[in-house]
Amino acid sequence: MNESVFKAMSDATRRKIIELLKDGPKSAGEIAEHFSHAQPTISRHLTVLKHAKLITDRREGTFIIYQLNTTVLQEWLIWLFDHFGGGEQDEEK
Amino acid sequence: MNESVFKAMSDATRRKIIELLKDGPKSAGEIAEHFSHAQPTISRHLTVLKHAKLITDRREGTFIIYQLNTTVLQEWLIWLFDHFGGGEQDEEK
DNA sequence: TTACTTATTAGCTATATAGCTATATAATGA
DNA sequence: TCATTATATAGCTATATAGCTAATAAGTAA
Repeated sequence: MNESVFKAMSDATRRKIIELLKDGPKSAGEIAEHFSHAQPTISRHLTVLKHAKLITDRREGTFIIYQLNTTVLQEWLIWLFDHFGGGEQDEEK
Repeated sequence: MNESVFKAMSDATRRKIIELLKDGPKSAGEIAEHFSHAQPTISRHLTVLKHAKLITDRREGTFIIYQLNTTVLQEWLIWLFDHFGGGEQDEEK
């Protein structure tokens, strides 16, 4: 599994961006409105998510629209379950 | 969800420690043997995992035995699925 | 071209993290 | 008590990260 996905998902602001994009694509400005951070700060978070391939972007006029890459997100979840899920082991209390 | 769990799981060395402990409790030394890092480096990773409550420790003589806290790990996985799983949305290609 | 809007990039600061070596602590056993 | 073993902590360096403001880029429209 790509380390960059773990690093991207380890930040609360970026996780909230992912949750916002679950409701559909949004422009960088729309995303930034949900936070109290400066807009360039959110832009850099978007870059981190993009490098992890968790989101894609496309330009629409002056807007840049970000969209969730559900495939990468779900492959990450599956990887996590494969490696860390269902690991009950004998309780030898 | 506790931010410290995300931070703890975002490091490849710590994830490998978690995987090792899925096979059962191990001493700090046994764990360190699986890595090429210095022993204090692994000790610090164990501290990070302990603070996230992903592992517990108990002393047995001169050894300190670490054990996976499967509850915290599984609650994390469930939280992830609740927030990020099953998020298919209309493809408007 | 100029002005306006949207967003990114540059450059900075402060803090966190991962690695190391050296030292300290804690238990055991002579 | 002293030595040994197992492990943690202290103190350091180098790098990464998150935040900011200021500047740049790219599209639209007059």
